[in-house]
Amino acid sequence: MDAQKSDLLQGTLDVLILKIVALGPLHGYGIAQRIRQISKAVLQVQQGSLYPALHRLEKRGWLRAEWGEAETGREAKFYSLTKVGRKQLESETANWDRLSEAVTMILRTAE
Amino acid sequence: MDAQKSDLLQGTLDVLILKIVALGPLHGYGIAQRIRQISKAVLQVQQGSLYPALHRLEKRGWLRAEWGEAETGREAKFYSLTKVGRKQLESETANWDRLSEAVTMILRTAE
DNA sequence: TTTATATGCCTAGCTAATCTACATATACGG
DNA sequence: CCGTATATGTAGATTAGCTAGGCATATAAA
Repeated sequence: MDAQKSDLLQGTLDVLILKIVALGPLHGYGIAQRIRQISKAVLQVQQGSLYPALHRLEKRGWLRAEWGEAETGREAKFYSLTKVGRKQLESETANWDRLSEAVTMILRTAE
Repeated sequence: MDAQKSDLLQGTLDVLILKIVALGPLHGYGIAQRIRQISKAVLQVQQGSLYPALHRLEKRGWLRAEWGEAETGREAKFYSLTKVGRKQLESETANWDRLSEAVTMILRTAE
């Protein structure tokens, strides 16, 4: 009802996750934390968005998952980037650059 | 099935339309053309996205519509920005800047 | 001791945006 | 006369992300 109050730019979650995982294998909870930290709390991934996204990316073969032990000593599922995932990250990053530049160009247009 | 092949950055259509209309009243077809032109064909609005969006924005009070005559001599519905619409454009533009910078920051992060 | 907070995983169900694909109509150039 | 560009629209499907829940453990605070 609330006319969309997104904590993300729609459509960018996948590329964000791929990028964070490319920096080193990490578990879901940690991925969300990193996105929040690096973006200085501008971008916030809800858990109801995060986990389905991770499963989606794994199913598409871009991420690989395996259980391991988190820094805290607790069990956690660690995700790492596959070779195909790295390709995908590159292509999605290029696409982001292209599209975001275009949007910015329009928004900066003076009449 | 085709894993989303968007011609837009999801969620940016509204602000794009508001911006184009802010440059001067224009009809739907023309709005789509301008977006395509300014972005050098990077951004392309499908008609099935365009018209529902226009009706949405009008219903929310950000656009005002009135029938008039296009340059071609044909009847067309011209949209112009309301006062509230201008506010909305400002706020959505600021939001875009904030979010897109955050996304770019993450994608540029070196490990 | 009980309780709150942080960590960690997950699903169900909803909404909203966008897409594809259609339908309609006029003007113009060949 | 026919194809293309202009111009408006809807129906139906898909999909992403959200809210709101559930489960479990560890630790800090009360």
